Amino acid sequence: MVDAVSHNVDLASGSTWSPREVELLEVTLQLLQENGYDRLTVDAVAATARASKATVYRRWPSKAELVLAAFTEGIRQVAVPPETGTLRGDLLRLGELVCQQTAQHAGTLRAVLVEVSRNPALNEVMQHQFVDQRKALMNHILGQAVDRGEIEATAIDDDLWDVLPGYLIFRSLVSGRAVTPRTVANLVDQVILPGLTRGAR
Amino acid sequence: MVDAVSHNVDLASGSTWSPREVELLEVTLQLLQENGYDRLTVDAVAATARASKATVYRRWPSKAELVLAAFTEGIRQVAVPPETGTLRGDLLRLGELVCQQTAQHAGTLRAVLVEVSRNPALNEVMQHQFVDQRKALMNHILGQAVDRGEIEATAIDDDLWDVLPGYLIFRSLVSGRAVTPRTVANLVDQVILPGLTRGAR
Amino acid sequence: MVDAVSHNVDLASGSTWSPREVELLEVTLQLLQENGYDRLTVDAVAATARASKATVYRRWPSKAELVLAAFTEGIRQVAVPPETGTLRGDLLRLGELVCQQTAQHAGTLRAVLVEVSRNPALNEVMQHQFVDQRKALMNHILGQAVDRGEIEATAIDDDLWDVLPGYLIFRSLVSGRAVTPRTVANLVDQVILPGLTRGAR
Amino acid sequence: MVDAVSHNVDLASGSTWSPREVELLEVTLQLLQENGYDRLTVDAVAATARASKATVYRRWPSKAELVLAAFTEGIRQVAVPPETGTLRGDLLRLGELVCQQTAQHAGTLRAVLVEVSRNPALNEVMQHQFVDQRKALMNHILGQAVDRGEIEATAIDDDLWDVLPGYLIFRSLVSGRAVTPRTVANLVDQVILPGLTRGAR
DNA sequence: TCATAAGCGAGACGGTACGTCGTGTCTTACG
DNA sequence: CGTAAGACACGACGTACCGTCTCGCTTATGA
Repeated sequence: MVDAVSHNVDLASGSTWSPREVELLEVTLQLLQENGYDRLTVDAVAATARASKATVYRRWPSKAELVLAAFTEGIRQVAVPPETGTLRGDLLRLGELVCQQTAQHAGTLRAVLVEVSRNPALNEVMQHQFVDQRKALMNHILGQAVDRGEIEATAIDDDLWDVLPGYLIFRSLVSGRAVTPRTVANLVDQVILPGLTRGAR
Repeated sequence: MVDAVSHNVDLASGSTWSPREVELLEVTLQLLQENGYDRLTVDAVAATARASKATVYRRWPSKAELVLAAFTEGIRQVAVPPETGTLRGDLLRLGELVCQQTAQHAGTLRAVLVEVSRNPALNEVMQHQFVDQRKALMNHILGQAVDRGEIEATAIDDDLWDVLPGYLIFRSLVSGRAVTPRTVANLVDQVILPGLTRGAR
Repeated sequence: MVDAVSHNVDLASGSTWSPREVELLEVTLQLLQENGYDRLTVDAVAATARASKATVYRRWPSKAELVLAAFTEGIRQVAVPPETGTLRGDLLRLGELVCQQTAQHAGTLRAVLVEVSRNPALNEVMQHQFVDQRKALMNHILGQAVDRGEIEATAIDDDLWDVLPGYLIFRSLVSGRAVTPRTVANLVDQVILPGLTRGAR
Repeated sequence: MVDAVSHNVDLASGSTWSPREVELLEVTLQLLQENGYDRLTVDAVAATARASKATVYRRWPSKAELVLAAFTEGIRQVAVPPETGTLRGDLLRLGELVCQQTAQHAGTLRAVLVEVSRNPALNEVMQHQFVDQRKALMNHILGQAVDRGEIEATAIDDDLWDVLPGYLIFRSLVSGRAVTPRTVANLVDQVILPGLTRGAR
């Protein structure tokens, strides 16, 4: 059973960038969203930040890693648990959050994916930044639902916890079909909640 | 005079590649899977195929379109409906099929994903090759389940029909977590089937 | 005894640069004389010649070799034997020629010297372009003087043939003392000619 | 308070280097001879001397001046007159000395030559260290020869006094042809002495 | 039978981004 | 205060790739 209370989400920390580094990452993210991955040039990043290319390459050994760092930094929004009071409300809120983040960074994410599959270190970071954080969040939500008696603790599957965000990411990233709030609502009501409450049938 | 013989017309997809073109696409696909999109070079394709770059660019106006063509050529496959006799069996079979295909083309898929967001034509092809085909398959499976009385026709959602393949693809492609047969079974039993039969509760 | 007649000086040939290469070398030489060796950039050469850097580096593997090539190309003035009719006149003319060439390219020569001492291949070229040509010229001059009976054939030393140009080059290149026509005249009259005619004493 | 002891005043040249500075110059000279001018890096000098780059740049405002200082420090040497008793003996001894010195510092000399043309101060030092010293020596030798009646005083030319060392330096530094004792002997016997005694003909 | 063309290999080319490295300036922390 | 350590801006170097182009060589038809 998941301990929903003592779990320390601690999403805000995890990386320690110096002010200069944060500045570089912000510039990178900015240019990334304006131009896309391969029209972004490291020279442009350096020039915009009034930095030297050496300064950039001292921290991140390649353009791909720079972009990944900028991306994970940009994505790390303070993932405060929704706390709407109901499981359904929490899930809807979570779904909207995922959609918003994914839509915003879809191009970047796709670009980064290629590198991630090649570089185990990047994969590591990616997993930590993306997966683990979201899992903690989900556990928190489900744990509260268990506490409130909305679902049974046995309904929580350690393998399939990410169907909600995963499918939404698939929709934005792989399938070209846009996700609407209606889509999220249907997903929660027709798929996720039935799956979680199937034991109550 | 048109030579009706020397053109290998593939009626299933409508594409018409000459033997030389197929050869180039095969080389491209090979190198694509080995190196990924951006470590694949057109020079390497030409050199490996003992062709001139002009020969490549005469057919496909850019590296992206070359890769797209190679990819769509590579993943073209007939989707035979499972026909196991039960909805659960069909879904399990479908899930395994998706996993197998995705695993096989994971590198290529990731590589192509980058281009999908940039190239509307590629997106079009992607939808046709991957999505529509699968949707027809899914509709067939669900239609039979309705006929057998396993689920109600209203349970079929035109928007969320791809949760099963979509989540599995997410797992292989985006998340780094491998998919096991157990995962597929759990997904079908704990998420998909409860969603489809929720009205029968 | 040196054969002054059958010796084929052939100074105009010896290198076969394509028109494009000649163009690049001319631009290089131009910028070289304007800016000096290390304020010359390969980027500037390429840009000025409306060429790609790759085009430059395809022919010459480094900036140093490019500059050397440009230099030797620039220096290869049609070294037509003076033919003034007297040994003294020929030597004076030769001295003036050496002074003029050396003064014009002093900076470049010094820059190239550093590379030459490191790269045996460059040294080879340098020897051929500079030394061998001048030696042929000198042999031609001395051979005619022998034919005219001005000096004896035994006065020609195969090791010390380059005292005249060598000392003049030293003056321009190493010592900072400028060479005047008076210097050349004195050198010929007080050093070179006495050395060549010492046997007639 | 001025520390009059810790300054190692070299009265012969007027330079005043502290022990730490001498250490830096020695390292510089060492690396200069090993690598040549432009493969020598200030970073390497600092690192080898376990010093900071700031420490280097505090004393010498540029790499060129550092190298100049190291060079002049390295070649400073007392020029003892040969005193063999005959002009020919003195000249041979002088020639051998020049060859030995030049060979020893060939790399450094070539490296420094590049800077000489750019830096008037360096040129100044070069003249003083190399030329003037040698000129005094030559004057001494020739003066003694005049005293002994070997040559006439009018044979001494104020412009061409350095043909002997100049040509030898040319041979070592510019031309790639090595200088042998035989070369020196021939030079003295066939060129220098005939030039000096030409009036006696 | 020969010529005119069309496809092809080979690969040079302009352009442009990458990642590296060196200079000379500067800051920080130590002794 | 001088120093070691090293980050920093600037900018050149040399490499690699894309997409275009020209050059000959082969082949395949049309007079």
